[in-house]
Amino acid sequence: MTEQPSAAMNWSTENCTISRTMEILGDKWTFHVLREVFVGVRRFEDIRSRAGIPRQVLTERLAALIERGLIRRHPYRLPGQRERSEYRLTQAGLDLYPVLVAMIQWADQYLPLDDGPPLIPTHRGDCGGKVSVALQCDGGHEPTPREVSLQPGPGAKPRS
Amino acid sequence: MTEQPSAAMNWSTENCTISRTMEILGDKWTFHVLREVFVGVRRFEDIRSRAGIPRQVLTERLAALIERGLIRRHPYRLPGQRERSEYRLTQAGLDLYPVLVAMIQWADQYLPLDDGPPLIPTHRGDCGGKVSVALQCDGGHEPTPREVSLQPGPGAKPRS
DNA sequence: TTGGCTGAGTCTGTCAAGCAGACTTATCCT
DNA sequence: AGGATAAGTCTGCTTGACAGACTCAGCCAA
Repeated sequence: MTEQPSAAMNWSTENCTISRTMEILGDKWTFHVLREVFVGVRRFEDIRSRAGIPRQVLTERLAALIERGLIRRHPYRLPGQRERSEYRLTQAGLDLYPVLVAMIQWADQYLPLDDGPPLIPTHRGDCGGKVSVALQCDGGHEPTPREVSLQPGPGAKPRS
Repeated sequence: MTEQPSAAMNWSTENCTISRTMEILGDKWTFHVLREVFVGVRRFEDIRSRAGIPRQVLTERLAALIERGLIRRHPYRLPGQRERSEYRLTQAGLDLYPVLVAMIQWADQYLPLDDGPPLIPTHRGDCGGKVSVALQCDGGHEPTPREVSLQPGPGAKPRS
């Protein structure tokens, strides 16, 4: 079967949504840091020792995440110690939950462990149900991946 | 407000779902490559020139994605040329659509462009509706991010 | 049959980033 | 005064990214 070249070839990638997201999330460590904050580990030393990140890299990543508005510094003080900082999700950071849950869901299907999943997204409180993500469309359907295509929108630029 | 240390500190990260996913997706270029394949750009030169990836890096990433089972090689032949390879998503690759859509959705909210989104996930065929992802739980709710927590599952290992 | 074109790579040298481990700083407690 | 600790900074080594040149195989036109 011979394929014709994709229509996407006519569109520029310079302002691509994925590129701009990868500027923030596209490296080995950033998502590890976010995972720690998502599970409630908020202090520099705790994040570093659990995630196994080199200190320098953690310093740099935390600064970048703060600058991008995904986390913020929050002072805390343990009894009998001086004030220190911990790191918490902002609303923008919290709104990455669907990305995180989608990744966990994918990995639980395609990279399963013998013992079952180590991490389960759960609805807090009385419900306690397992949380997942699903594709849905304006028309009220739940399309499968094969039924979805990526179309150029108003911000798409023609290719030079 | 003083916080007690998170319960997550008791659990190991050695087999963490996010870590294992980041082994595959956690770098600057892999998701760019996947984006190209998702939008229908499947040939080495096309991917390279659109995504701006160094050739060597693209070679290495394609090989890794094939080995991980996210894409596969598919021979093609243009009229009057010899046979070459193009790269297509496997089912595992296609099932990353929720992750991709979740990222696009997040970026459209928090990194918007003046002109509007450049890339719109769309339900193919008659419907043509815009596709999004939503959190949902076993109990039939649609929890907000703040209502979700990550709990240790059966595969979680206590920390050494 | 020779020479040129093209897609899909490989090779080479340079430079930035990641990394481990030691060192620093500020504040608290005893 | 001395010791403990969280959160870094500093140093030198190694790995990976990168640009640009080169290779290779099959096809075409002359």
